[in-house]
Amino acid sequence: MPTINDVAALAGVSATTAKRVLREPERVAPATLQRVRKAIEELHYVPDERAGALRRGRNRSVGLILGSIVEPFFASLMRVISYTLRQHGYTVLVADSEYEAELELQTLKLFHGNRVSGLIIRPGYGSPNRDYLLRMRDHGTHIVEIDYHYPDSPFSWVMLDNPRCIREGVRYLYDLGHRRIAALGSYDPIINPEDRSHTFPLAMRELGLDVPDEYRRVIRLTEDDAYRLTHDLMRLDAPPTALFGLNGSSTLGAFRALQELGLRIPQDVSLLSFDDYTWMQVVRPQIDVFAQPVDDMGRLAARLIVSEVEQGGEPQVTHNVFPGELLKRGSCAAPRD
Amino acid sequence: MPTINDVAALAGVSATTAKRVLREPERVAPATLQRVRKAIEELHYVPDERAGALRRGRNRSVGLILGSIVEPFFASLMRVISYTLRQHGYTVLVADSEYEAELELQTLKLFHGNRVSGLIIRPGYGSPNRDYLLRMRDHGTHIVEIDYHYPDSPFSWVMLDNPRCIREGVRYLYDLGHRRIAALGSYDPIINPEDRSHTFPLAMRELGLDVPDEYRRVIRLTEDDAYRLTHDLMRLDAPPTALFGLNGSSTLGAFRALQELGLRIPQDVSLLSFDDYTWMQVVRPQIDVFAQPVDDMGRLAARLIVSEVEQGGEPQVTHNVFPGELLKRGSCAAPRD
DNA sequence: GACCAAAATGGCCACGTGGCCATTTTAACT
DNA sequence: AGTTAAAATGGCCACGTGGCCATTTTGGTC
Repeated sequence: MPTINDVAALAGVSATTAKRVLREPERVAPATLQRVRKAIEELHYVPDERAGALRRGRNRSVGLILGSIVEPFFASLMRVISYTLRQHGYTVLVADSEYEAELELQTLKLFHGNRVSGLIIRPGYGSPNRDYLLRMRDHGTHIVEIDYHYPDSPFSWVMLDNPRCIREGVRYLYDLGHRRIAALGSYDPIINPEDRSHTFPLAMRELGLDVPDEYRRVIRLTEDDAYRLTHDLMRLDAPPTALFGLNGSSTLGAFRALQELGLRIPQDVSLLSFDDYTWMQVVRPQIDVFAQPVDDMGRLAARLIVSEVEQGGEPQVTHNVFPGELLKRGSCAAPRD
Repeated sequence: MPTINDVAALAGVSATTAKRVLREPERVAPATLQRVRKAIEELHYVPDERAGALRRGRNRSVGLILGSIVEPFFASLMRVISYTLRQHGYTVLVADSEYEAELELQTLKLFHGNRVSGLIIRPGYGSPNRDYLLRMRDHGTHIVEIDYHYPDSPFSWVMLDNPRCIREGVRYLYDLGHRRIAALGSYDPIINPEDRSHTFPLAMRELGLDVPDEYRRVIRLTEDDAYRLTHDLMRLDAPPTALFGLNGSSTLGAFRALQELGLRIPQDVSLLSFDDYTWMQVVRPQIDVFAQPVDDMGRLAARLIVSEVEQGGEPQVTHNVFPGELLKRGSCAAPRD
């Protein structure tokens, strides 16, 4: 692999002059400039970013830790974050946490060892990992949380306005006449650490409604868990007349279960969801959802990291809330009885 | 950020001894071992991978360039590749090419500058990029192509047996009675560089069928392009009785177009596809597809890279073909007339 | 306590770059 | 030609690690 010294030797100049061609070409005589450029071209010289980062003390790379990349929400997020960072000359190291504390920690260590200068993460997997994040911050890593944030998080974060969406969704169903509403998943700080399931019972309470105990179950927000939960819910003596899926995957599970049970949407059950996934527009009826401005959220997270890293010093912590947009398409209607 | 020297100072030993605690602890006296380990713990020392890689001459990182991460096929691929590599201690740099030569080249340069020791790529975007890959290889980067490979590629690759799938698919439709079959996309070395559209007319020919000129159009295999093409095809005087989607996205576009046109599947048109995406199982009818063993393919690509990098020297070029599995679900039937 | 091998510890340099300061060359004057 | 400032070029070191070789300490033996 050629180095700047090889370039210098080939062009017959010192290494310093050769380097200068790359970073301050205006200080190099035109003839020399041309000679060095030719040598660079000939050897296909590309500066070693690692050595530069080592010397300069700052890496042009950012770590990105998401829940699971096969989840379209995270895929979209990664797409825009990765694109934005690349436009700023940053490399992106990506990994899934697979919603597991152990794997997340392993990845944090890997990224820390690579001295990423920034980290964008969907956190929530336990207090040791939180401590590790704090230490990384103490060592100078800039951190932005996305989609969720630890309670009393000291980091900047980018979030959907989940409480507001939940309240709006519950109100929407209430106004249609629903009283027996079930969210697909109950809050749990370890297994299901997110705001939506946390807000749901509160939002119900505010309308004078209780969530029956048999509707409450802690699940992971996956297709399979939601599928099973839906089966169980619809077999109750007093089944819900409306289901509120808390993310796109769990809604898919619920949809499959309802199909199997031969229940029609929205005549027999209403279905409301988060995340505007493609399949929700090709099934009949199309699914009502709270769409997230994913691209805006991702772009902001990426920009926060870039500006923090570039300016250096103590980061200014900002909390960024985005509104969800309720798209009504036909999967919610008045209950039968 | 603490270095090994800080650890050594705190433990009251030399840097060499401190380092030895990490890599050959059996050569360090028990008491010293404990003292140094305590210092490491106290300072939360994590070795700088960049400096190590610089010195060692080999990076424990691999680049991954895919078409678009929002495409579920690529998301699945990334998931398993990233997981496998991480288990081997490798960091993964990821980027989309967005199917654009320019963006791909930019990413190649970025990764080359980071001296990734391996590269897994979905290639096909022009000859300058191919040349760049060759130069990276000459500089010692191990390269594996996935999902597609340049004709006469000098690299190892991992592919679906596309020609066989296309022939099987055409035969399947033929045996149902279809004679007017259209593939959603015709081959073009730049815009649509892939094997499926290339094989389709050949497979038809082998059964004595011609693909009418008005069925042939070069599109990118995206939802929108396939949507428009489907609209146009179905408005022809002699419209196809069966559509063959060449990837999941284009089938989605076709499905939407058929919905809009009020054409029933499979009564009015049969629809056959590649890629087993979730939505294909929740729509009615479910879609017949060639499923790819994505996880196996990704895992193999990752392992090829790891073994090449670890053993060093001249890589042994291997060409790996995986079979597609035809899942019949109800979107293909005999044509009406 | 002198000797010796093995065990334990330490010193030093290179990897390729970026930043700083030093030196040489050039051009424009008198 | 001599002077001088600006322009152009060069030398050197540190970043944090890994690898190699050198030195010191330990413990056992006579």
